[in-house]
Amino acid sequence: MDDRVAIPQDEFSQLTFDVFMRGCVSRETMEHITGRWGVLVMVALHEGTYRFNALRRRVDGVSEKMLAQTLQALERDGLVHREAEPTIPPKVEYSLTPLGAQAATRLLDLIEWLEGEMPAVMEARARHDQARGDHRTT
Amino acid sequence: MDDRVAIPQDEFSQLTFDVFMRGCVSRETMEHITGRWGVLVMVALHEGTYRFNALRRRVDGVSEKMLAQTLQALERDGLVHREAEPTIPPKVEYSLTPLGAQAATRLLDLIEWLEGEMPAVMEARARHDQARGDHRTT
DNA sequence: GGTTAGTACTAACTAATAGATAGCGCCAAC
DNA sequence: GTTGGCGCTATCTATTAGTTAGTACTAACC
Repeated sequence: MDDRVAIPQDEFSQLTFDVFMRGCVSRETMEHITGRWGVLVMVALHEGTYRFNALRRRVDGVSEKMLAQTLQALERDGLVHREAEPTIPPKVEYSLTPLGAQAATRLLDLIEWLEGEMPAVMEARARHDQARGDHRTT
Repeated sequence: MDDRVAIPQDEFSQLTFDVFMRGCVSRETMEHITGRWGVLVMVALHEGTYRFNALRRRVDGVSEKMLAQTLQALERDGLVHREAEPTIPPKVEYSLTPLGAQAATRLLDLIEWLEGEMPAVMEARARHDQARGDHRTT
């Protein structure tokens, strides 16, 4: 068990990252965690460990392809841990890494706030649609 | 000036919202604020008021179409306020509503955390790509 | 013992969506 | 008078998401 190519702790630590810059890797990672399925996967895994198909049932509407793709991206970014038992049939468990857990708490905070404020959003929508509809008096 | 169809304060307040349910409106709104451009627009507007093209320059890489579309969705959801002066040339200013500001602080928290942790993400990626690359020894 | 269902995926194809480009009517600056 | 800026929208194409079928095997049911 060698420790392969040593990655010095500070190889990337000098760099500055800015999500507002097109092409910055931080924007890429942001899209992984704030993407349509990224948020839901992260928040689901915050509840605990899930197997692939259980996660698919939890995240209603996700296709197998997109779930696999999302998990692979999150795993590469070090946010999700994949534990595979090479049995037959295969058993693969997904969980959050410590880093992923930090992201997940922030996402959870956001979506819990959102769910609580949805009545306000619905009212805003109703007002908006009303106004739009009105000045088009037949 | 009648006050149109009164929208009772509690018309939507009994309903429960769950982003994990396919087809729930809360998921729709979530996608508006966590979408690729939604996050960046919200965080930019947290810095202050922007005009359309100034915002377009701030959010590097966004197309006119997507910026317009994103702003319209956020406005309808009551997160962004649009103030248009009907002068020539037109002057349109975008800002956050109080509701939008609440969402924006949470998004800001997330992206600031992310930018700070990007070195960890980069290291995770390097480790991951290494491992993948390795067991394909030419 | 043969059918059905489940496991974790990938490959191939199609539907939806994002992005690029051009145009609008008008004005200010060079 | 030509160029560029304002805030968009319409049209067309490139990218991406979603759907379906298949893999190799087991466990449960009739």
